[in-house]
Amino acid sequence: MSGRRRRGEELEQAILRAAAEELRESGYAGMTMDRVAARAGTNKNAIYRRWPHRAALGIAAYRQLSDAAMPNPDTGSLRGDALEMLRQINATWSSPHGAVLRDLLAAAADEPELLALMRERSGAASMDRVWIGMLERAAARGEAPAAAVHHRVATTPVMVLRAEYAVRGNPSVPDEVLVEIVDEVFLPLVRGRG
Amino acid sequence: MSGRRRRGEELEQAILRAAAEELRESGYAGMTMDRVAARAGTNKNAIYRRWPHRAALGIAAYRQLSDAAMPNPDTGSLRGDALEMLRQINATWSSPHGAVLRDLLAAAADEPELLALMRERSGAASMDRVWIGMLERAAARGEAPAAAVHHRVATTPVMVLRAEYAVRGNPSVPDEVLVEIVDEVFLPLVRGRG
DNA sequence: TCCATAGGGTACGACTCGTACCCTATAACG
DNA sequence: CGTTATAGGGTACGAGTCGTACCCTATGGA
Repeated sequence: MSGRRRRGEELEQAILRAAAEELRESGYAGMTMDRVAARAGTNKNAIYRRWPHRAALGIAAYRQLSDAAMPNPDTGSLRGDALEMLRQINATWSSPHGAVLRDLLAAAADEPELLALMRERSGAASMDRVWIGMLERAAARGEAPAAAVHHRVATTPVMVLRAEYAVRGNPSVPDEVLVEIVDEVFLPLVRGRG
Repeated sequence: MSGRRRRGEELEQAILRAAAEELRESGYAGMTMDRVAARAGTNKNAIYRRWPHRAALGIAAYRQLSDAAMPNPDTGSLRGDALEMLRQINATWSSPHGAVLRDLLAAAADEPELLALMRERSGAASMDRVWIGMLERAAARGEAPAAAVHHRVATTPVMVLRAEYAVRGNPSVPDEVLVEIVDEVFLPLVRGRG
């Protein structure tokens, strides 16, 4: 039985699926090459022929987990949009996925190549576009000055939230903090650019 | 020769010094328990009797490296103070010390106890006070609204800078980015709280 | 039909962490 | 001034991990 021997794409997918399951169940630290190989019903040869390190496999496998579509709230107010956006991000980052994501980021931190991969996989680029879109709509409504449509303004709330994760080891940021980021930082910042 | 056997405080200091040297030379990843023991002229017993994990030792040893006094610029303008502050922080974080610090933060990320230790060791608390002080002086000069003297305003620039490190794996953030953080984020934020 | 290629099985070297054991210098204490 | 509990030192070990090497074989294309 199963005298069949998988090759190429089929085997690659099996490995990625196995790695993703390990990531989900045991996190990145628990994603052992041996365990991935065993789970995929193959051996480490087949893995190392495709990915040079564990980190590369981890990042490639992460794609399987993070298929969630990028949120793009449109509540009618800038405050509502920003808050909803942060809530969605917080939910993602504080979920088990988030722990995996942060571990991977840490693992990729010293390899620019991997870091670029991570940024692509985690949708950092489209995140920016969403925030810019929010700002543009707010500006069109006359709710924000045109000068507030700016890359740094767009990225600041997420950066502050991200740093908040680093400060608390605690993966879940309470909602009050999100509100504070919006009311005490993001909105004043938008206003201040008038 | 050296028939003496060190004990207690003396031995502890020797271990910490050895660990700090390993941190400086090889980073946290290279700080092996065996190497620390060998360098301190002792063995792992003496280490594990004092610190439960490698991470705990690493954090304890980091104190030896980071004796730099917290900067506290007073240039006469809020912009000058903030920029100088970010430059100093950038210099610290992009130095080898910074790499060690970030590795330790990553290692401590899942242990709230260690994270608290890290925060203490890295002077996060006094950092806040310095920024608040800058804002108070600016408010006294009439350069900033009183409402800008606020914890979130004080922490935002450093948080944005910190996140910038995570985004680029690159340890050195160019000066333009620092200027941008001040001019496009910090000062508008201060203004916006009028 | 034949053969280069890619999988599979398996073992291995190298390196870590953290623990266990046994012996001994040291300092406190009777 | 002995005696003894404590802490150091030496050493070895189990367990886990990564990444590599070797050898055999199924597979699909020439």
